[in-house]
Amino acid sequence: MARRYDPDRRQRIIDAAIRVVGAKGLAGLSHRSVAAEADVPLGSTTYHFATLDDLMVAALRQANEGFAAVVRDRDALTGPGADLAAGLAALLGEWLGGDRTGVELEYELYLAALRRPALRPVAAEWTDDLAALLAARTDPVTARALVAVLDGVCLQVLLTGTPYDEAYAREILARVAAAPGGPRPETPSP
Amino acid sequence: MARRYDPDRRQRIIDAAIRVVGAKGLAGLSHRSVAAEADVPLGSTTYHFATLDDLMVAALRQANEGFAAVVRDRDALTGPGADLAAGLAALLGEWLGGDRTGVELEYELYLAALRRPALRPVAAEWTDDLAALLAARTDPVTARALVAVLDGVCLQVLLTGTPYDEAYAREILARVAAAPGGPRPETPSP
DNA sequence: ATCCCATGTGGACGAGCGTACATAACGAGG
DNA sequence: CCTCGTTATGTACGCTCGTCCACATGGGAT
Repeated sequence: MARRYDPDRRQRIIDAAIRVVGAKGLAGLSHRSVAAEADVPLGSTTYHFATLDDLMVAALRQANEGFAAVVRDRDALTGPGADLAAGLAALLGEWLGGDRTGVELEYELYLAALRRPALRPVAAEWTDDLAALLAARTDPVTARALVAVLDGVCLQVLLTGTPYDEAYAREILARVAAAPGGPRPETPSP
Repeated sequence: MARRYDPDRRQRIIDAAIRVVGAKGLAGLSHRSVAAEADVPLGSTTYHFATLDDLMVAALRQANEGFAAVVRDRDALTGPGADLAAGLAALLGEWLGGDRTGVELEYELYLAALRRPALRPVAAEWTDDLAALLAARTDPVTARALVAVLDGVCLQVLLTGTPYDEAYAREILARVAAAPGGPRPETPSP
């Protein structure tokens, strides 16, 4: 019952929205710009997404999917005996290394949650999912802390234009990963 | 030669811009909205600030001043023998505790640097200044790391709507403040 | 075969925007 | 006192925006 004239019209609009944000920034996102990018009439975007917030929610959720998949596929992180701090620092380096359009895009949508309550649940999903992934390698508190540090380091690189220093990131992550009384001996195995 | 009709016209416009961003968000900032808030004609805002970026730079710089002053005045942080992690966590709690309009305002301007290169030097000033302040209590690397963690923790609270957990923040900050080989014994006392 | 309604379309409306520009007000230097 | 250039003002233009609505279309239910 879902498929009518254009079964993936909705999806095409989301993809177009992501491209628009990547190219022109969140400020350049409008029903019209998305409609033009997706090559659909204006009314089509307003039909599928009554408000721009709805569209942003869908776009942010899809963008999150992408990064989560990348993290999941890195068995350097999930594999046993892996150096978590080094793995995360390397991942961040890869992410920030090449074309930053994707990074800026995801962060712009993510940061938009500051003023748009509709995006906050999605932003929370993002941090929770990543923390859950990392919690498999440490305790939940440390996992959440690592996510916060990743955010902080990434933000400083993106906002100030400072080049990414992987050794520095690894150092901080290592400090956080180590519990105050020394390295945590056991992972909650069963 | 600087003072003509209205000596602090420029300042009034900046103040109005900050109020506008606080009330309506960065998206609501326009030459007209600022002119209305400052009770000056439209042409006056375009005269003093040719572009909105110019106005944002001035507003962000002024907003930064405010927080830097707060940090400077906390001798709980700068005083000798103070618990840096606890002090920072408490400061963050105060900042996030009451009316968040000011916090959201500063962060919104700060985060806008992601897509507006004109703001990046000002954002860099902000992190550098805070890091320099903290560097007086530890080494420069740790200071920068603490700033990153503050950013990360603050961001998660603001973006996800999670209530601020001071004990949690203190715990992470303490881990970062402690050098990996154990607590740093000496403060660089001249 | 027929009807119904979710889906899709296109245009029009009013509001708000940045910008530009001609003009006025005023302090300083002659 | 008079002139000159900086500072300040008001208005108008062209544009994009979100929203709304009347209408077309065709697949699923009957």
